[in-house]
Amino acid sequence: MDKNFYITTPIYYPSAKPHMGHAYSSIIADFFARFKRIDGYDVYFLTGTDEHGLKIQRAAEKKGLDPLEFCNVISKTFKDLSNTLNLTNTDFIRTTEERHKKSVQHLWSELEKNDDIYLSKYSGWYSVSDEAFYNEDEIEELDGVKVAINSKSIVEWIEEESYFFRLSKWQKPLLDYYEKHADFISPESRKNEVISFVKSGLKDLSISRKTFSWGIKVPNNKNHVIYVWLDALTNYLSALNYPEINNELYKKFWPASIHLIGKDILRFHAIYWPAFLLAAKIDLPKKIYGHGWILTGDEKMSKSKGNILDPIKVIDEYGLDALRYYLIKEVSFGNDGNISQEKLEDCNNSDLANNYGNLCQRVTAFAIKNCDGNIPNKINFQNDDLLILNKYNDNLNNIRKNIDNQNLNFYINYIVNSLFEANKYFNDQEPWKKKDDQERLNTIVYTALEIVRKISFLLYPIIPESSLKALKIFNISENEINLSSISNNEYLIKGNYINKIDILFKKIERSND
RNA sequence: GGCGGGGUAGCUCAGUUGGUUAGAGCGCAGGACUCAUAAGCCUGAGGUCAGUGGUUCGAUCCCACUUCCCGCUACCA
Repeated sequence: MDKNFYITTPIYYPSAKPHMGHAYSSIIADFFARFKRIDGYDVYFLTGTDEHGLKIQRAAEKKGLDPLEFCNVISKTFKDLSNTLNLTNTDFIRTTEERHKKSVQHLWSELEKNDDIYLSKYSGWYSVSDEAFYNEDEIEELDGVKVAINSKSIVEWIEEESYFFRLSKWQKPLLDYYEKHADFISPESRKNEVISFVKSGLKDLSISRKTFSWGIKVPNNKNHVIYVWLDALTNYLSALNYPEINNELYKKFWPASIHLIGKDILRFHAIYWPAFLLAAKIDLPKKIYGHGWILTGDEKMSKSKGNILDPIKVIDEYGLDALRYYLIKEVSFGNDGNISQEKLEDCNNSDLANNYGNLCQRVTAFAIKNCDGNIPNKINFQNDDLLILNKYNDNLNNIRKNIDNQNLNFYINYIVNSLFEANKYFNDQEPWKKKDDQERLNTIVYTALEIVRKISFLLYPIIPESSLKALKIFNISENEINLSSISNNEYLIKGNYINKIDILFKKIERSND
């Protein structure tokens, strides 16, 4: 069984500062990366920035900067964001890097070699900000300016020589591929959209531009730069040193396990990208997952409410783990989700502070007071104890299966239920009434500590920082966390010292506005 | 216009291959406890499962129509 896992986020377009959508994609990807890592997989987790194109070139000119200088600055804000989000990405790729340029040009040559590229002429309405051409029927006039109907962005008439990719030729192979690989596009509803789009007919795709220079040059024709999407998508390969397909990274991690993307860029990933790869005779990624958007609902955008969409500000105010937890718990994965201050506060207080944080606190405080500050030595499990402990064992494969199907909500609900059960167990067993029966008291404490440990392992991919803080109780460090050990009921070493820990989650005073 | 998804407790959402009292979390009310971050536990209130009609012994779940929301896509201009 292949124990390698390659997950990617989209590479972000640094023409504006990071927003919640970027944070969401990255956090979800990091969740999967961490989960797979503690389950014994060798994980390659890629994120980065997409830095070419006319939009960037113009933004740089506006600031009087060289495009690369401009990108250096903004790319860094995204790199900083990945630190702020505590991402465990193994690599951060920039499309302005030499390794990427080589990959893209090689991929181009392959497409050309296989007769999938031809030179022709294109004329049409082009939107710089959308990086897309529009048909006459896709634009309208607004205040005397021509704009794209969908995006309302300004379009300009462009007529130029352009290279084309024979996308039309791949319509049938793509449809066959979708049919043979039922999991290729997820969730199901997105897959249906893609299929119906492809069925409606594919036109050849213009894949070069002459009107600006900020991009990767077409091999053997310096007048053209390569279309940004062909450029950008290739990052998934260039990070693995493509075209050196015999190198360690490429052999190990291609094809990618999953490209995690937002639903807005599904077409590029589920149609163009596979077509390019088919044409270049490269294996296709195993799955494209188009997740939903994070919305604020239709609340008025007061100053404070507006901030809820700025991940940095949210993290400043509530902490990273509160945000990570919220996005994974409260958003039905695959659908759009809402975020609001009230719900974030609610979620932090009830799930994290009251339920998980307090459980850690009550169990350790009790253990320290009543078991000499050590993990109890002399224990004797009874049915009640084994019943709750074994539940983790029984569900391990179920958990894995659900994660492989991106069923995040199953995972978190499983944890939340476990927390309820854990608190109930401690309540029902009433160890504070067992002070005349030290062995029973010890057993209850040991069981409760084991549960805290197991749950903290499970929470690690979601709220890594807090999970690690909790695991300090047992002096367990990050590299010791492994999923399969949640089936071990006596993982904790008896007699070891128990560390008192600080409050894990402060409760947030309810803001009333 | 076509295709697809959806309208389930105050809020966010599960669910039902049609079958006696429709679920969870949060919020709300009451209770017992005290190890703990006034946390946790127990109990309860709260829903004509968008509307109308149909199929069926029986529909929240199937069908038709109506209405509202969302996504993809087209046409007209």
